[in-house]
Amino acid sequence: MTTIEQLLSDWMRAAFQQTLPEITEGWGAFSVVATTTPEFGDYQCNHSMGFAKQLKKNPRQIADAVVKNAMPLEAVSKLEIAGPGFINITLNKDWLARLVDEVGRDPLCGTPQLGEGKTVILDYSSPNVAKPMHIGHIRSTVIGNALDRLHRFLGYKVISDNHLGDWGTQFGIMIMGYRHFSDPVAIETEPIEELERVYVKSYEQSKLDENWLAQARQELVKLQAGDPENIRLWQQFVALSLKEFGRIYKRLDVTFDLMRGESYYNDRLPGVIQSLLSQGLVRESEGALVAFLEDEKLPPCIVKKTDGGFNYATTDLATIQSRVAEFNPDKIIYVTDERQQNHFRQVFAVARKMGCKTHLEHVWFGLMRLPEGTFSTRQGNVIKLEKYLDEAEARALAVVKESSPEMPEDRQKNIARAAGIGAVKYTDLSQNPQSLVTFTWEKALALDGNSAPYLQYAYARIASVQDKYRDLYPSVDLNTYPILLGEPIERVLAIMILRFPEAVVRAAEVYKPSILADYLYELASAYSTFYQNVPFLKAPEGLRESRVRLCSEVAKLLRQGLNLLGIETPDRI
RNA sequence: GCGCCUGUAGCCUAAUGGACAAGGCAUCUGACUUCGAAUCAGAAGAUUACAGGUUCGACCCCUGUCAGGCGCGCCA
Repeated sequence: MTTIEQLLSDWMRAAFQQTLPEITEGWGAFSVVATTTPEFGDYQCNHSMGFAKQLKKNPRQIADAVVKNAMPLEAVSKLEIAGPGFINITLNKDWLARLVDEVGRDPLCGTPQLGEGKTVILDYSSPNVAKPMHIGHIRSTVIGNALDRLHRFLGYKVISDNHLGDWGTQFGIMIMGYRHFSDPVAIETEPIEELERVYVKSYEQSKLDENWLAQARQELVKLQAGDPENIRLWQQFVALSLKEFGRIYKRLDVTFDLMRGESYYNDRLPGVIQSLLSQGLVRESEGALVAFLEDEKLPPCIVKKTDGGFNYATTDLATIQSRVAEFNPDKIIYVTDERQQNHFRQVFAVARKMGCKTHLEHVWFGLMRLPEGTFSTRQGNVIKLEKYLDEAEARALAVVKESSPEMPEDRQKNIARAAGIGAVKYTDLSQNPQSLVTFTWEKALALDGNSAPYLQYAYARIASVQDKYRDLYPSVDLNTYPILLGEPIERVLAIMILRFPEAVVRAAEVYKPSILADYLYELASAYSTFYQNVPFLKAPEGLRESRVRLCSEVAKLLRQGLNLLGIETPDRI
């Protein structure tokens, strides 16, 4: 199926091309967009003015000719010229109704399978081993997961990979700390907290004590050389961390195809250096091996340290190499915070010089701050992810108990979980990831207005309407009744229903789940107006069935859309 | 100092170069004996940081200024 936007664009483009044969290029950018206000119809085309300038002609005359040249189209009931030369398009009501009917029967809700035959690797979340996940990890996890789901829905083959920070210099200090400070009881009861405590203590020790630091380096060298005892410890750290992370991912309903940490690529690092050397892409500088990227206006990229060790640029290059060799992806998408922009530009530039043709994309998001400053471990104001989720559920539970006191407690808790976790996710998904974010509990856990519970509430009300209808008319086949769009709000709702594919496609194309979230909010908003202002169960036969069918379609889209954002849709809330 | 990013009502956020800048929170008015009020209908609130420029048309593009965030050779 094609989207309305696509259909109208193709149609208008043909009329323009016939009218203006002297224009031979630039047709790719030609488009038709939704109008800003209903008085201008449903969609508008604004290209007359642009072409008029180019050809030094009168824009209204061009629009006039285009309208005359346009082939009759069933979908369009009215074509008007307004202002300096806007072409306003009003859609045909019966055609809309038929399309709503058709979309309703499509399991994909009219979404084109743009990703058919294409493979995408999505690299997101990527917490560090032996450290607890904190509030800073949620954006990569939640945004990455939404992009994952969106791409799958568009037909891409997606390989999601959690690129854990499980290798690196911190493990020398970690091992020293574990040997000297760890409490066996605490390791059983709160493993990650204990590992963190031990790490911090050892790190502080290394600042004070040269000897300690030297020993830590020794332990690191032994680990990297494959010393069995240190390997065993390291594996223990990784296992404890994975268990803890797994618990959080389960709460967030996030799964990965692969969990390959940095250590996975260890064996490939010398090979990367070899090919960089043989391709003449690096040279020695101040004792290190460096790729200079002056042409790209980027700082130099170190791939081998003075002490002979490798760093994260090396690992990332090896990771690209490995992923390309194994999966031959069309695209690799990384979701991290803004601080890594330069790093990825460097790595991508070097990878391209090495001959990598795969499209590499860094999707970055702004750091979260507190009103009084940044989160920092030193100030001890970092919010642990589990605490954050607990708080979200607790606040939601208070609301559920208030609004549904008669409900059994385990049910209240289930709803609070869906609403609380949904609210947390929606907060990060509903805004442009690239804006600065100031964290407040009030905003992060909002349960009204533009929030996940608002959408879940709309969904639950529809579910309830459907149940009641089935109770009243158990043997009626709704699909034998046509969709009727008599009321203005029904028309609005129909167009909203048909816009779902555009929202999904754009959200994936520009890596902004917020576009889908915005759309869903508008859809739910239109539905709430509909719900509150026209009767459906009490409407006469025919109208009643049409309206219940519209309800079902909205329900389907809300469920599907929220699922793409990783948000649950309980039948009651 | 250099580079990247951000600046939209009291607060939080929308707006592929198009018509009058769109919502939410908070505030104020109304609507539950009615299909679920975590809702709906309405009011009020804006010199889109500032100054220039390009354009028929600028929150959006260009230049400069101010404010904030982040990054700037061996941490990831």
